[in-house]
Amino acid sequence: MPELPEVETTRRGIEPHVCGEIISEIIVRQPKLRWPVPGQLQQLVGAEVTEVARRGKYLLLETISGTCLIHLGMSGSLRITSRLTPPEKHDHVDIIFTNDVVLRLRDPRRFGAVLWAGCGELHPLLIKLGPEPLTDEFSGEYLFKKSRNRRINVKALIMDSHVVVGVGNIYANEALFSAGIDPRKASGEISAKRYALLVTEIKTVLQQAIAQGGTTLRDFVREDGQTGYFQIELKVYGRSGETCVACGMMLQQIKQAQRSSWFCPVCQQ
DNA sequence: CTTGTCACCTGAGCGC
DNA sequence: TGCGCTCAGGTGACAA
Repeated sequence: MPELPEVETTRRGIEPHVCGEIISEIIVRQPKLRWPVPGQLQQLVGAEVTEVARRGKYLLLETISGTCLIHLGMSGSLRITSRLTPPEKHDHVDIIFTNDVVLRLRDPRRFGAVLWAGCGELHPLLIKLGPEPLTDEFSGEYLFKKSRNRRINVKALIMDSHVVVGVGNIYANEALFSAGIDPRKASGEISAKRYALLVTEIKTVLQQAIAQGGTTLRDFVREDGQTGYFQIELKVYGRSGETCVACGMMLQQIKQAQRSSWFCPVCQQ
């Protein structure tokens, strides 16, 4: 999916087009997303979007009639278009506004979701989420405490949304490289000092990616339909067969929980 | 409670 | 050209 920087870039992109606008129609062409698109979504028709928020990788369109949650999954993208533009193959949901602006969700793999929560209610999926990575709550001390008496590897720990939200496979790999930590290391055996560094690196890499407009992904599509391109120099992610930028050693690729990990066996211990 | 595995889906790229 | 295989940015639901 879009990782957190891409979701935040999308949020900033759609916000000026939909905030303050009134929803006139919601068209669901394909309700079979990660979860069925709920009928309650239609309660939002006639309501004004008062805020476009984000929690982890969930985008939240707030209205007085409830909240529309949008998750982009692995392959989702949102774009701002008009009613005159016909939907294409994987354009599953349109949220149409009274000014004829259309917020259109495209998601080939359908791992994304469009959900609804009542006004003032927190959707069940959001209740148990960990802190946002770019807040003070997510600190070295916090992560150290969370890791005590745990045996799972450190990469799985930082990718666990109940520990911290928004750290996907790309940035988990990159942050662990920058912090010099072996992704296979048991999380319970890492010192507080090293966690402080890891948290700093997670924040840095996410902030940099957001500042660059979330163009980490080759096929990231902005809300205006413009495609992104690599601006961020990834040091380990996807670099199979390449050498470490720091020491020249061959990078290693392994599988952890069915996800690829890349790391330098010398720089990361 | 923790940990690891599976499932959900389409499309791109590769070797043959 | 086509087939079969692997891989891909996520994450909740399970079983052990």
